[in-house]
Amino acid sequence: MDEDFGPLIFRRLWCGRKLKPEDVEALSHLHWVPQSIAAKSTFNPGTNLCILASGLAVRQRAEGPGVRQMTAVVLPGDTCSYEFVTGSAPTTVLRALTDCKAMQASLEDVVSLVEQRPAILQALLSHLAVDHAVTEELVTSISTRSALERTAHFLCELEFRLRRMGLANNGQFSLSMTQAEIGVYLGLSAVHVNRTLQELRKRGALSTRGNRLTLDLEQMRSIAGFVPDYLTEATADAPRRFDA
Amino acid sequence: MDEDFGPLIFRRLWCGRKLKPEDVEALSHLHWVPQSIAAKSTFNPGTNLCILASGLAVRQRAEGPGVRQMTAVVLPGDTCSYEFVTGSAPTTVLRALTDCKAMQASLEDVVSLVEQRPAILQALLSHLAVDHAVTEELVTSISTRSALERTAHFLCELEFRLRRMGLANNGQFSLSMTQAEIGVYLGLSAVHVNRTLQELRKRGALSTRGNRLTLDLEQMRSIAGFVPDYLTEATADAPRRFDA
DNA sequence: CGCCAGTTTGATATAGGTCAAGTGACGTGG
DNA sequence: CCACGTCACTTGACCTATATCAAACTGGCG
Repeated sequence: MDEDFGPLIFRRLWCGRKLKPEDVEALSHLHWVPQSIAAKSTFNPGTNLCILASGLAVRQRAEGPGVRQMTAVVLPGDTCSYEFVTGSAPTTVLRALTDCKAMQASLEDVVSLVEQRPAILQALLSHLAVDHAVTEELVTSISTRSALERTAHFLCELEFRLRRMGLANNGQFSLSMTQAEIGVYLGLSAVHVNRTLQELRKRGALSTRGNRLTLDLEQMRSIAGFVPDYLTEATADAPRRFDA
Repeated sequence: MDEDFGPLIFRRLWCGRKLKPEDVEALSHLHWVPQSIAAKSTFNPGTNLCILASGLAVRQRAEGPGVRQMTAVVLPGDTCSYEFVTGSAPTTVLRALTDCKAMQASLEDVVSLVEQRPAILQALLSHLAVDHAVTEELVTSISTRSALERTAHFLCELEFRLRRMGLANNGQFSLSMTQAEIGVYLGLSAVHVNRTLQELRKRGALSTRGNRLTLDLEQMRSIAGFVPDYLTEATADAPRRFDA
């Protein structure tokens, strides 16, 4: 499995259509340092480029203990932090929800690679834009959608992002978040998340077995009003694809 | 006033402490194209670097008409869009709430300037990080704070950002947003914004005369639980300042 | 076996939404 | 200069989505 990390973690970068095979090849020759992160622990890649290889992590406020707001869910293939771009110390911290693996490359290595292959920088930067768009979508979700819509939207987004990484099929994927954690992310109480999920099940949009979720994509998307534009990397020359 | 634009609009970049006087000097010699934007109209700087010089704008979802969610308030000195960094077509659009002036510089000009003066790029990128942090703060505000706290927090943030630009003094500044617009931004109904502002006035944390607001900063911050860390550009070598 | 974390259920409370009507300021055209 | 329309703000009455509290249930694990 370890040798698969190379190709796998670049899939997210790759699927933006900005990279040529040679770019991916070059990326995979970087000096990547694997890192294991224990469930529930926090980590901070600093100015390294850090890509999540497996597991599930969230970004949350750095403040003291207690229930903190989560501002993003980090999935395999996602860039954990953009401090390597912005140089600013983040006000948020990463927390692994499950045991995670991440791959890190030092800022210097990335810089020299990027100087040779600017497409890689472009791909990373457009990830940054997508990540920002996801946060903005969360704002609209929390402030305008009902609990049912919000939860459905969350599941649609996860499915979309996981499928892009080959981690979801036919609306099926596994999700290691407790209902309480989902609640923190969506600004709902754990109890209400529970009832909302029940409602989605009752309507046949969702079925669960343990971690394993199956969505009725059609129905779920119509409940959520899900339009995945914001998750894709449109540019002037390569307009957003609406086929997803 | 026009000739002040040069120095003035760079104040935001300048106050991050990343730029030397020569950098600001160099910035001001860029070929800036001024632009006037009529109130209520939308605009899109594309890949130009676009800095708001005066007025008030918001970032909002690009979708059809009707009440759309706002995801950010853009103040003078702020960078309107980071498309020039990310290259991605944004899913959001800028809308002027009042008549605005903005200064634009073309991507090519910026690139060549930045090659000579990397500190400028760093300053721009750390703005990007701050803007993202502001959005994240909005998420936590909407999902965890009460209407009163949220509104107070919003006002504290505005005061902080305006003061940094020399546009607020002693908690006084003017704000050309209707209560309905504030409501859209904060995820509250216009009616509730109204009652919330009344409550703030009743407590003596706020007084208003037309557009002109005066905050009792001490009280307002304590209501809001306002900690401005997220608005400043901390780095490893220049840690966040807590004096604000 | 018993504990613990997670989920489920029921009962109750409340923050904030919605609707409707009224006020006040300001601008425009007659 | 006044009548009118518009837009923002205000107020009151009512309603509902969601929070909160409390307790029971479940399943895995030491």
